Amino acid sequence: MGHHCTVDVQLEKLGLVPFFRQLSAEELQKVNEMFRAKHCAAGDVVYYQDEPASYLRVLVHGSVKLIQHTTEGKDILVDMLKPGEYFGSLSVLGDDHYTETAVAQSDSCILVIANREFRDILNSRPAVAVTVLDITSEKLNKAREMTRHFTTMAVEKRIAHILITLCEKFGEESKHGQLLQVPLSRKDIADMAGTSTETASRIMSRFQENGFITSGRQWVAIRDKEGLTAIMGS
Amino acid sequence: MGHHCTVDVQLEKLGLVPFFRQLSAEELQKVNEMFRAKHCAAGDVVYYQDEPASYLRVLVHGSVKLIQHTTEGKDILVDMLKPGEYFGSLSVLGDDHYTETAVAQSDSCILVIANREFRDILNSRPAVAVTVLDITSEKLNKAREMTRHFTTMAVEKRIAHILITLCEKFGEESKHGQLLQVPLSRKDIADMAGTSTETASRIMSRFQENGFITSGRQWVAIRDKEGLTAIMGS
DNA sequence: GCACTAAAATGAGCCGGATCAATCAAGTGC
DNA sequence: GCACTTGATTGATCCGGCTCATTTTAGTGC
Repeated sequence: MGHHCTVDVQLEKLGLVPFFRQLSAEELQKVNEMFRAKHCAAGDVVYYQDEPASYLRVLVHGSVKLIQHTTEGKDILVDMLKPGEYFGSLSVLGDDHYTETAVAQSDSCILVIANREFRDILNSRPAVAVTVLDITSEKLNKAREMTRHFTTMAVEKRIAHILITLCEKFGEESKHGQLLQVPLSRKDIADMAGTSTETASRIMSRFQENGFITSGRQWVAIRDKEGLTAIMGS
Repeated sequence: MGHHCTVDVQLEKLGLVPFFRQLSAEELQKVNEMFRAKHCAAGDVVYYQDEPASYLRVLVHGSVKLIQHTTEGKDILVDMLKPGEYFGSLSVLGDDHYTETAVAQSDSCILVIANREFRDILNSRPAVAVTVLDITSEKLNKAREMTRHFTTMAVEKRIAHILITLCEKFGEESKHGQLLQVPLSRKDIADMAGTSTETASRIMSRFQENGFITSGRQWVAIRDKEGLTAIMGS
């Protein structure tokens, strides 16, 4: 089945979405009515890569990962989303297809809107459009940074970097240190770093020996962020 | 020094920029007055990575490459621009810095606007904002595709892909085949593919032997695009 | 608590591509 | 036309990380 959240919670969460935060209560209400809520269980596929793309989505609860499949059979984990982030398709052009597969990583609640309707929102509310643009250019910068890291840094450094980034986004204090609030396997890490599961595993073991992290099946906690940062510059 | 173009040419070119194409003649005139023209000679640096970023630019004539420098001393060629494309900073936040260095690859004419002013344009003209958003999400998709290629494909395939992409963007018919209308060294190719100059050179030689390309100092022409496409799926 | 399943760890061998080093060739300035 | 500079080529060596194969371990269902 999956997670369920009430209409009230939806409205509240929608108000927290960066590009809707600036809207007045009544405007938010109007926008909210244009969305349709969908609940997903962990592991559910929200949409598949190459499928015709005509919906934009906003994650309200849970976590979603974006994966690109390659002809070689390798997967790339492009992004991991937390509540408040948008995904899916922005474009209104007919022949647009999803460039990645979206999978719910844990039970999630997702708001869906036809991108034609979303366009209407953007066209009538410039401030929203500009904010969406900001977020998108930010993501563009991140994506380019990622390319840079892939091509210049050794796998160990890439993984250190990934852990730090995840820690900033998903970390929450626990007895083990900053526990990442998201299921995270060795394969996930490998797909993010563009390496093999084995290599990811080896490096994670090394990090654990050095006391940088504590980790188990599908979970990771960062103990010593400075240690990881140090790895990156050496 | 560098290239010079008249105010009339500027206005005309500005009208060709995708996100201004929809403006009326008088609006375009108004927008044009907000820009300041700058001329660059081949090799000139337009701005440096990490410099505080407060200007948005539109390339009117020539070509510009965007390069990210890394701590390891390696460079990544992130994008190559042709007239009509924007670059620089979109953000209005104070602590924003350029994420890459922009270098004129040939004599160029560039229109410059303070991004605060550009924001005003966006805020008052939603259609422009939405178009800029479209272009930016397109670039985001491209950037992610690039990441995918870097991590999954062997160097040979990456270079084949890069040549095909460049051919579509810069190729013009000539006696040698599709001649790329942009200076392009082995190092440029290597920086785009995330490999060493030596490896890039070796692969380019192989392509030349196979009759896929013809190439000399700083120039490349594609003879057999299908051949290159075939390389990619094998 | 025990069996079962899927994730994680570990080992050994191999190869693509980086690096270092030297040579070659195409323009450029005089 | 000749020396010079800089891009391009080619060769030899070495190593990080991939692959294949095996073992270990943490959770799950009963």
